[in-house]
Amino acid sequence: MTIPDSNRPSDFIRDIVTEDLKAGKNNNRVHTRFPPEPNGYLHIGHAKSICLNFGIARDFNGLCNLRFDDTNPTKEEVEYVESIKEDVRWLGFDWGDRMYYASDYFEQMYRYAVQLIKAGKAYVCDLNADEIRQYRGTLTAPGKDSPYRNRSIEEDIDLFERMRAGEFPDGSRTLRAKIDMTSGNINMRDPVIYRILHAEHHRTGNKWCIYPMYDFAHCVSDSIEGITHSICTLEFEDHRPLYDWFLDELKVKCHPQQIEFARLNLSYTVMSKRRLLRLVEGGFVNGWNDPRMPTISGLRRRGYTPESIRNFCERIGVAKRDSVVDIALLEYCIREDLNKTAPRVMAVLRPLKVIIINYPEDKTEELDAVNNPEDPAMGMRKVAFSKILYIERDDFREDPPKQFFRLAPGREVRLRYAYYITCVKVIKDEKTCEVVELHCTYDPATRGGDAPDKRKVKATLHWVSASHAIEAEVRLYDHLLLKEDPDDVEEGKDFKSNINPNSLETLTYCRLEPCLADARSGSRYQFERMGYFCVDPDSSAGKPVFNRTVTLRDTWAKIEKGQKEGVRSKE
RNA sequence: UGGGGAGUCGUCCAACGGCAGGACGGCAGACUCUGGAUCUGCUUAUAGGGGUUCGAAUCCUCUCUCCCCAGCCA
Repeated sequence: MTIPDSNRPSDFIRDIVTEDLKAGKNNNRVHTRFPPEPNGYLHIGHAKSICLNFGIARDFNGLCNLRFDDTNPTKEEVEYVESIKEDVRWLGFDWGDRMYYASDYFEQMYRYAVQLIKAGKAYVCDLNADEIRQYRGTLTAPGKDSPYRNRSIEEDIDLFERMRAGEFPDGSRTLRAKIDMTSGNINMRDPVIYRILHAEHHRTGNKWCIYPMYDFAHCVSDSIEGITHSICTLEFEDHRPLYDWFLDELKVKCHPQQIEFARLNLSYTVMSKRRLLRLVEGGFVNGWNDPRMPTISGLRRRGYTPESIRNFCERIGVAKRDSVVDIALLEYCIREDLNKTAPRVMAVLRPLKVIIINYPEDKTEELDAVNNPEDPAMGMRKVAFSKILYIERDDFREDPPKQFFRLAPGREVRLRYAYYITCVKVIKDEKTCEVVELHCTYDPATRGGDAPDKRKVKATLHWVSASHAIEAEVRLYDHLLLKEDPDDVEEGKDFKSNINPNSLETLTYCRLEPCLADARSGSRYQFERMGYFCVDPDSSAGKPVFNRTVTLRDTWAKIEKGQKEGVRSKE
């Protein structure tokens, strides 16, 4: 047995596991499982569960299984199985040779069901769905017994066999547990164990036309796999008595302990599969792996690293209280990772032409640039400088507001790794009055970016040489939802009315350092002063496409926002 | 109005009868060839009332608020 290091995360579940180990429970084994239903793509909420289950196994020298909870053939598909496997692996977890399916156990489950019938603990019920609902009672009123509750065991066995044999149509009969129709816990009011579903299953094909319900299948699967701690989310808390009832009545050797924790919620985000599906089907995003989606595949395409997601899951902790984690924490985690690992590069997203009027017409210089100031081992590169450059449109203001340190008429700034330049003339479009070009002078003595006379400039700008730069498309993403709480809507509306119409902005004529020409799909960079970006699979030869993963922390943007709000409040 | 849970800084998580702490955010400053990074400081919390105790976020009690459950979904 291994007790986790003090620097490992601790939480109430790990505390329970530690206590169990101290007490010598489960022969000192720790065995968890991650049990997704293959009916959708994994999202960051699943990542929390994955990190918890695999993390506990790792910390306590135990094992964690991957198990597909595939008991509803009408909703499940192999496509999802594949994506789930890929996502778990990408997150950095390994289930070894322990990939299972609940459907692997259908035969055993059937035998267990027969065992329950023989013990007088289950019966075949002929009530239809509607009638079952009526008999169930309500939250405050008890239910009443099904008229089929007291059939003979022989008749129940016969009927159940015939259910399996396909003699009855969908919905005509169910197998039910015989518990207590007056229980305050509705899950204990003779819950359905098996339903008839003449549907093809993605693994068992047409072998079965009856399928077990979650409550039965899950505890049995856990028990068969020798799970010690069955970790699930809060909404299953009142299923626990049923989980225990089945395993007690079945008298199985392995009776795992179900422990519930609060699912992850993120501000400015919806998380349920149902809602994510609506975003996809409603065309609000371009598929499950749209970089705006909180799916693992979306985050991956957005440029998130597995490390950053694991780190996030560790930082948010595990508890039983409903909570909403600030998405700023996720963003902090990816910045923290990429700051240390992403090579720096200069990219001008919204180009403004600059002509260095005192620079020779045909000259090109190769200047030294640092690849990553956080990691000298990443080395240096050369960047080309010449007479015509592009700078960021936002880095120039004809009429600079207070605290704007960047370029303005008559002002001197530094071009990173290059020269100090001073803006001497602003060229505008005659009709639109839009600034189209800047004429600047450079100080040859400042080559490399340092002034021999030690004079300071307040800003350093990124830039590219017009004749050397390559063109690229860059996609800027913002929160998909406008409000921290997507459910904060007017009466009668839903979260879709909070969808941010500007969550994607596509920039087509961005100018990048030429070294980015054949950047590999998925590779990540910091565009200096702009943020972290990663190469999208939509890229093609000569036409790279970048996704903005996250901006850099932007003090100026904050000041500017404050200034604008200040003006607004005075109006 | 049945049953099951949960209430600690703005947010998330700790503190397990003994000084309410960390992280993110926010604010201020230092430094800086990224308004980045880094560093420093500040900010703010035990839902409420009663009780037990030398001592309560923690134990007891009453109240309040929030979440989940009436699928032949998981």
